[in-house]
Amino acid sequence: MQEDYLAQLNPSQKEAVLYTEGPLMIIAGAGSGKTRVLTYRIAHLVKKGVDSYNILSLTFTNKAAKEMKERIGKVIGKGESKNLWMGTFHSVFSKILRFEADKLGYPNSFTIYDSDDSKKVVGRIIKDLSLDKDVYKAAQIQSRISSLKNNLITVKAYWGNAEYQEQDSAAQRPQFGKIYELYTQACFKSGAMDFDDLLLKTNELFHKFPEVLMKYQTRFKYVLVDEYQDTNHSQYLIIKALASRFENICVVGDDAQSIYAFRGANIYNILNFQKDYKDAKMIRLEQNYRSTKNIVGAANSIIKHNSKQLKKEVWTDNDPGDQIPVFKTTSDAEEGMLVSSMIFEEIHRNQQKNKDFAILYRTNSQSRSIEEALRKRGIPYRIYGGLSFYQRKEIKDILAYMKLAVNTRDNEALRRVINYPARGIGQTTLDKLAITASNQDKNLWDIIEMPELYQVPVNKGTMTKLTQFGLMIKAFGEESKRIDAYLLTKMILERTGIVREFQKENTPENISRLDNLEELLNAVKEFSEREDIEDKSLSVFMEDVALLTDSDKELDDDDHVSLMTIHQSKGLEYPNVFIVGLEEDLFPSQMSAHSRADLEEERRLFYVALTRAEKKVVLSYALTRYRWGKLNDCEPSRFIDEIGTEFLDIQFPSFQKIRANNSLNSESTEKIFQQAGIKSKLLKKGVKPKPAVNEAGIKSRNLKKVSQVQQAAPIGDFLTSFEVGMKVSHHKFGAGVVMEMEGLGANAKITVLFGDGQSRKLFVKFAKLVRV
DNA sequence: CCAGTGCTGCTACCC
DNA sequence: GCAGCACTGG
Repeated sequence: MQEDYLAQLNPSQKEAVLYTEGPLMIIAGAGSGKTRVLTYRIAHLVKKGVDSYNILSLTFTNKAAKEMKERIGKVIGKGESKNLWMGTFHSVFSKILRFEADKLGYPNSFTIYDSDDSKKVVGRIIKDLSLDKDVYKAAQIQSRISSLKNNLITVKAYWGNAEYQEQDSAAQRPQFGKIYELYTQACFKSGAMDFDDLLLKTNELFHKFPEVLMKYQTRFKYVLVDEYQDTNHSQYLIIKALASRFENICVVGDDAQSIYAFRGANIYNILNFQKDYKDAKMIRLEQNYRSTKNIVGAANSIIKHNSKQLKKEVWTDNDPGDQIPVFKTTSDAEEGMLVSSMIFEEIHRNQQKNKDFAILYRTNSQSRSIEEALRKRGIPYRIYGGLSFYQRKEIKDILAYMKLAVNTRDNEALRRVINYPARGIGQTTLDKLAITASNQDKNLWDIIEMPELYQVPVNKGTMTKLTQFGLMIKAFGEESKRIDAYLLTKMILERTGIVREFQKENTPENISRLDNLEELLNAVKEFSEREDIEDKSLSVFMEDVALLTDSDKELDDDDHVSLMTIHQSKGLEYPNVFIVGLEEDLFPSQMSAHSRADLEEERRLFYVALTRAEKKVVLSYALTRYRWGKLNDCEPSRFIDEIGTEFLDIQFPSFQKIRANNSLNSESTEKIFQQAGIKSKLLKKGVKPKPAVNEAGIKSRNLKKVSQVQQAAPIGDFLTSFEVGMKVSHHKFGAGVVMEMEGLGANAKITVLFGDGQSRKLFVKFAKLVRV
């Protein structure tokens, strides 16, 4: 029990905790102790006598919700915090919708479509309408639909507004409205909601059923919203409706960290809060407890370039810290090597842990080159995001069976599995089913349930197959009422023949697929054994799965370097942060080139990246980079120029110069490396890096072991003479820095980055390198 | 009906 | 550099 929680707060933090009644906006600069304030604020409410049942707290990720709930539990006791409702918008309101679904004509076990599912539905509609799929791109159409929904522009509103229709005509897609309409119908018929529906339908529910709104207004006497700058219009309206009765609404955000405009976040929600609530109180948290003075200064100097922002001055009492080094490399591969070398050295020189490092990038595809380099050096890492577990084909297939078991209306799920594993129901039959269904205004399932009744024009053999498939699904549905999610999943795995499918051949792919299936089974088991939820039905499990993100995953305590996009890094912090790929058209992305607003969002993204760091930031860019399998030339990002020069190392030559002259002379290269600390300090401490390409090194990253291995190497092993990071000289290429080493003895090869910016792979025994 | 193959288009970020 | 798809031959 922490009775003295108020004593741990600075004056503004304390004010934010104590000001409990009426609208409040907390502008929380990066690293200003926002989570602590939110935690104590809720704890304080409960201590004051508010029933935790009356508090709703909306967070950005489920993980954040879970962690905060635990922290609150520690302050006020687990029992007291049990009834708190905390979660993301999507998870909170999908729970409410599941409860109220029938009012809107949906089944309570409605399916949630992820963006993949939505895209597939859109794609099929485009095909059904015989539209040119190169003109009507499913992904674009889907994102247009999404943005309309997020602004509460329903199909009806769309048809009622000439302006929207003109926009689409101008964009050469006059049939958009038709697609939108058919898409909406398809989802409804399938008893499915996409991500945007979870918010849109909540609005609809509150609007159409005032008594329902009243119920939740009365329940949620206190509403807290974290990351308010990233809420979209739809979310904004939900909050506004919920809070309108008591107006005990507290929003926390930082306009400087608004990075989700692309998915409809509306920065005006935060900028206009005081207009929405006339007597709103505003508190600024401006003291940063996370980063060094230099990092805070650099971040401030970046954000200064944006025009639209609330006034605030983030400052810190922390150490000045180091200036920020910027690295130029010749390629993305070399950038990876550089980063991994530096991490390797830092870990061994300063006794840091792998988990003290994060590597942040703009796009997921950048992870590959970094990943390779880390692997070569034996540094354990974990990539967050990218293709998530639940997006894998074999997992989605099983999930489709589960969806079908609880909601047979789901046409999308049915299409997915009707012939998987292959059971002789091919495209032709499916087409016939679809035509029959659409003629009779039925779902595919209705036809399959009684194919004879609907006279599907198929031969007898196919008819039998359909009937068998129907019986199987029906059995799943009936079992789902009787047995728990775990047993049902097991049953599905066995009866559909999916497991058998992968057991046929012992290929590595099949083995990994089986592993994944087992992992899924474990996840279901874990779910059905959880004590914190009452409803352990399959639909709830699938809802969890649909709304889960990679960041929500339970972290094993293992020690690894973290790789993720900057978006995913929001809310996290690390002692050392590498921001890679600082190149024009990548960061800022070329998509942002068109408008100032987009560019400002990219800049805020850079701000977010910088402020993740506690002690050290390293920036890097490459002169060439593979994109879509092709080599591209790159230019350094304008963002590097925008950082005040006093925060970058003074020895570093100005970037204008580098841009004018793409190849550095060897002297300045040396300076760059010097100021970033890639020196042979390792030698002084007697610590040597282990030879590269040591697969076992992934597990045995014990420092002592590594150096022992190193010392035990036979005399004459060329690798003992050089190490990564060491400065060397070559008779022809001049001065350089060792980037990588591989092979042993006579086959040992060494990769050196020379002063001319080129890196070369050389045989150690021929290169005659000299240490300098 | 199905499996294998070649082509295309894409890649920004996420609930 | 890959995934999703359309096409083709069995």
